[in-house]
Amino acid sequence: MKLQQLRYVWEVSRHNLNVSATAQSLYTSQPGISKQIRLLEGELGVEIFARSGKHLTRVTPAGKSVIELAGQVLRTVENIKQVAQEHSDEKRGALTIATTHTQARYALPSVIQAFGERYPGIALHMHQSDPRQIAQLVCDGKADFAICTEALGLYNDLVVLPCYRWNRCVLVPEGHPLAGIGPGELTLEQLAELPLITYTVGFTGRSQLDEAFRARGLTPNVVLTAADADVIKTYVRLGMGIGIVAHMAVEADEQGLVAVDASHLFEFSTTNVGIRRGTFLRRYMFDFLERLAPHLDRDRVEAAMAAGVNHEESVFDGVELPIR
Amino acid sequence: MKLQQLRYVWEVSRHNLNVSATAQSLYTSQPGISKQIRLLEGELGVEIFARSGKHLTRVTPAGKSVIELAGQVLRTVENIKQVAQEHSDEKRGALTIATTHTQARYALPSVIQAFGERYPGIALHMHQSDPRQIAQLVCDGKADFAICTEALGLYNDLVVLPCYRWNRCVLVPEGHPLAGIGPGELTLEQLAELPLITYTVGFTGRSQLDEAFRARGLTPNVVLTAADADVIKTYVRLGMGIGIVAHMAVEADEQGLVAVDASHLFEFSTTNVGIRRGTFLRRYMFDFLERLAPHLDRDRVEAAMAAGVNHEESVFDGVELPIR
DNA sequence: TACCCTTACGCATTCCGTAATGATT
DNA sequence: AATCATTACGGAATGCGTAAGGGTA
Repeated sequence: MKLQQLRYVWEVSRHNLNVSATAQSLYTSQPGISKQIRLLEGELGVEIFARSGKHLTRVTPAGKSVIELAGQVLRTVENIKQVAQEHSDEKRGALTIATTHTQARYALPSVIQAFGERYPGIALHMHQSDPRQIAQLVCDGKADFAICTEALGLYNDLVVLPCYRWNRCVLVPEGHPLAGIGPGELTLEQLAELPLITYTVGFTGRSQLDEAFRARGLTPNVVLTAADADVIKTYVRLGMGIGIVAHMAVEADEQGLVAVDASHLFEFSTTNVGIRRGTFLRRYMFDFLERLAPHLDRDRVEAAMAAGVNHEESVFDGVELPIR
Repeated sequence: MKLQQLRYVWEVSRHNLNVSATAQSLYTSQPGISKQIRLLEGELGVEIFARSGKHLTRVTPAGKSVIELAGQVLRTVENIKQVAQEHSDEKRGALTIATTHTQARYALPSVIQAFGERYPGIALHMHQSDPRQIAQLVCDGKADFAICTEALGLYNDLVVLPCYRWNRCVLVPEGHPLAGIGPGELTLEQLAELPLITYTVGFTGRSQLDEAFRARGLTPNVVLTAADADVIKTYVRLGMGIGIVAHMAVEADEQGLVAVDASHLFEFSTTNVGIRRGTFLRRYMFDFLERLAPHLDRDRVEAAMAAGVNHEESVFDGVELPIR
């Protein structure tokens, strides 16, 4: 048994059993993969993939277990490399963050800037996508941290750590009747009367927003949705409706817009960071997390990583999350 | 990185950093191991072993982590082989049991006989040793099950499942004053007056035996200890003292000996089976466990294996253990 | 001196890529 | 007809064993 054979089996299963595509993605030849897989099957005495003629059609029951364990091996091998680099080259390394527009644009810049100054030798990569793909990237080991508000809890392979809580602002054009409303006077009923522009379903706490209206028996009139606040602001400026965006998405000087706090109308949302279970974290990764949210110190993160599935909440019992 | 390199590193660390001895035990050449380890160190960019001149002196901090993860990889690879064999060759396989004399001689024969008839293609191996070595054999993957009464709880790598409870008999020569004593009339005070022959410290519930005397402020007069009941019986027959042995060690016709129940004098002891965490169990292994103790059915065993360290007790909460 | 790890070197094996073949949709 | 996996084959690289070298206890 060779590590490569396990890698091939794992990758083929992740490429819909298409050996050719797998070969391309690994920059190697297709016969090479084919042969190694057959050798492994021979050694194990079991077919991992069922074939009809010369096509791989499905994974055998034995194959399912083998592939899963192969994945375990490959992840542990990754950890070995990380551990080694941690001890050899404290200064060098990479940090890959998968996150949504909202976090990347408003929450992370200060963290990342400070991190970059402290760790000039660490290459920073950022993938911007929707919450599900973000989670998948981390599950696949293609990113270290998933930072977003939705969907992370659906992935059992991820340890989910709460970062900070936040709520929403209503954005109206200057001169709009709501522009001068007193703090706390805004109501959901008023909002339900107006054309709304807010986040697309599945993004940035949209579920909590819908829930607030539903709980009051109201149906909001959402005329336009976008995945990010910049787009929302643009259409609010065009007068197409009023915006509901995350507090952190409102900057000091929003030309032509007035922000009205709406924290009293909606439940707070929590932005989380997702980390794949069993991943070895380098020192600078712990440091990044602590810069992201001070309560995510090394001890707490290690405790949460060590705990079993869905036991990490207890680590943060009684912890006051920051509000952004 | 190659699996062999990880194997070499792991094995060398387990042979007190002696490459020559490792090479012998793996039936390969010493330069081969030496070279592969250096290649791995080169690839990882870290020394795994610290050297003084040309001797390996200790494991570096990085090496400690690497070796631990290498062990994880090797164990997972073992599991892959087991899984494959389970699917290819239901009928064939091996079962290695590490246990003490008491279990091997009195508790296991019926189980093993029935198992052997049911699974003629499974090769049965038995290692007989003391509890600590037994546990170590299972930790090292050299045996599948550790079956004994002591010491298993000290090994965090083992899942410990309770099998059955048992207590003790006093063995006296025929004609001895105690031979005709009524049931339940025997006292610890009486025993403390007599020369005793029982198990060696560390074997077969010896700790509970000592504890019973200690709790009553008594000091037993143990004149001879042995690791197994057959030896104890021999010396009781010679008149050197009276024996205290496990109930199950008393057979129907013990020539020249009379057994007196002593269950009311001592706490019950529990015999456990220890299994290395994360090990893939084949179907026949589950079957063996269930034959060993009916409450160890597949569901309970899997639940205990899946649970974290020291959480397996809860699986057996409320389960009535058999008494032997 | 005895033991032990490392380097050097030659041989056998393995691995991989190209080209050709055969099957499936 | 296009896509896809397998077989065949030659060259490069790797791994292993023997022999020699040098350091440590």
